[in-house]
Formats: sequence, C-alpha cells, structure tokens
Amino acid sequence: MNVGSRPVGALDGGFDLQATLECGQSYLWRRADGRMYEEPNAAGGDAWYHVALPSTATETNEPELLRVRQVDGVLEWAASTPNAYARLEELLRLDDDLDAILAATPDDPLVERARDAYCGLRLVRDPPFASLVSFICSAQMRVARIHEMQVSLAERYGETIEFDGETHRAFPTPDRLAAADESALRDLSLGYRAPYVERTAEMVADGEAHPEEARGLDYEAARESLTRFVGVGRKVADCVLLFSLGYLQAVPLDTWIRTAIEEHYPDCERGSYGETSRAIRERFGGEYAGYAQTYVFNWLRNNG
DNA sequence: TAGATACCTTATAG
DNA sequence: ACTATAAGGTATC
Repeated sequence: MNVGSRPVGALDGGFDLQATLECGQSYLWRRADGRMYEEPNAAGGDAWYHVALPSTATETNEPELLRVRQVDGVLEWAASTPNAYARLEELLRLDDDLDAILAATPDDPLVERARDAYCGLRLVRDPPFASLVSFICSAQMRVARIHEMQVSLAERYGETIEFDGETHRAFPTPDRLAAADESALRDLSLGYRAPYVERTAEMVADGEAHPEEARGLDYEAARESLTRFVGVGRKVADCVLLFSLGYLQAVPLDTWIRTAIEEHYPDCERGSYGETSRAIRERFGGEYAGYAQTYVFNWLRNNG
C-alpha cells in the first residue's frame, strides 16, 4: 500500500475535501461509511474511495484505487500504486490557485456569500466518458440519486480491484457499458436515460465519437461537439466541459442558476440558452465563471 | 427558430 | 393512503 499526506495549507486557497466531493460535480467517489451527502463525521476524517482506470500514458492495465481523507488540515491518502499524489492533483484540481481564481470572480452579494460558505471547494477533473454518462443521468434527478446510478453502473459493469481486503469497482469502460442493453439499464432505475446511456456508450465504443474530441476546441465549438451524443444537450455539455475537460468558463444553466439569474441577475436573461449563457459567464468574470457557478449552485441548493 | 409536450423513477409535501 | 409536484433536461414535433 502506498500512503502519503500533505497539509492543505500548502495549497493556494486551501482545500475542503468533503465540499469538493459532495457538491454534485463528481459522482465517481464513494464515502467509506456509505453516508454520502449526509452529515459528515463531526470529528472529520471521513474517507472516500475512487477507482481510476489506467490512462493511455500508464504502463499497467490495472485500475488504480485511491483512498483519501482530510484530518486536521492534512490531506492523507492511500493507494494501490505509487505516485498517487499526481493522480489526486489531477482529479481534484489541487494545482489550481484558488485564491487567484476566486479573486477573479465578482464581489456581488450572492457570490460573496457562496464563496464564504464553501471555502476550499475546488472543481474536479473527472474522466470524460464517466463524466458524460454521469450528467446524462443527471436529467431531472437529485444529486444523491445521480450518485446511486453511477454506483449501480460500476457495480454491474465495472472492473474490480482488491484493496485492503475489500473489493472496489471502477466506472465501466465504454465497451462494457455498450454491451449493456436498454432494459438492463432500466433495471438499474435509469428510467428514460437508459437508451441515452446505451447509445452514447455505443458511439464511444464504436469509435464514432469520443468526448475527448472536444478538448482543444473553442468553448462554444466544444459544447456543440458534445451535443452529438444522445441525451446531451447544452446544459449537460456544459457540465462535462466544466467538470471534466477544464473549460472553467462554462456555466451550466441548470434550475438553480436559472433561479439565480431570475432573482439576482435579471438583465442576464436573454431568452435563449446561448445568449443567456454568454451574459452570465460575463457577469461571473469570464475565464473562471464556472467556479463562481459551482459556489452559487451549492449556496442556493443548500440555502435557497 | 421558438414553443409545447412526453418521458422514467423516486422523494416529499399537502 | 393518495395525488401533485419537482428533481442540476433532452428529444421530438
């Protein structure tokens, strides 16, 4: 077992592990106590697990298990392979200068309240295919149930890895998910999202399209590219751009952000997704507007 | 191009 | 108990 630790004070802007993993941007981690989205352990020290699939850059074909927790301002990890910090830095955007990023977001009352409430919350860099499927499943779903769906998919179709005497499962590869049929996915309570997930997985498995292909395109072209997948409209595309592909300017126009626009930024309502998106991105400071979005989303979801 | 509607399933409010 | 409503929308007409 490979272990390590690092004080979060060493990161610009600090870090809050629970806020980062339970704010509804990633559905690919599991809390060890099985009480995700419920109250945290008062003493701190809750652990979360993630199974990372090998990237093309790695030599082995084995999935990699990561276990992390945060105790007294120290991030601690244990992993099945060496150099876990590099993985965590990538997945949890520990390389972001949070102070500088939040300084670039506006100082209006709503954003200030949200920033204060979720100090140390970072965006994530989820793997693109898993992120795509997660947000296809997110349509008209509560955060806790979206997470349940991804756990179900992993348990039914994911590769296993043994770690510390327990079995963990990775999120399914496109191949394995494409082999599922619609009725099997409906049995996992995906509802009308089942054929969307199946057809999208087939598109990726067949080489017809891959979410990675959006990377490097201009923001709006990248969003358009992702809408090729079945079940992916502009909102879901924006989520994948923000939470996986690193387009930090993306502001998914979900119900909470639309509420925020209605009540706090009415002049940003332009009647269409594209124009309203442009206006709210500008209001949220442009380059890092997606960071402001995530803080505001959480503040409204928990307090609105 | 803009607007209306169906769609799975679950949880919560009344 | 039972119904209405909403949950990080999309596809189709």
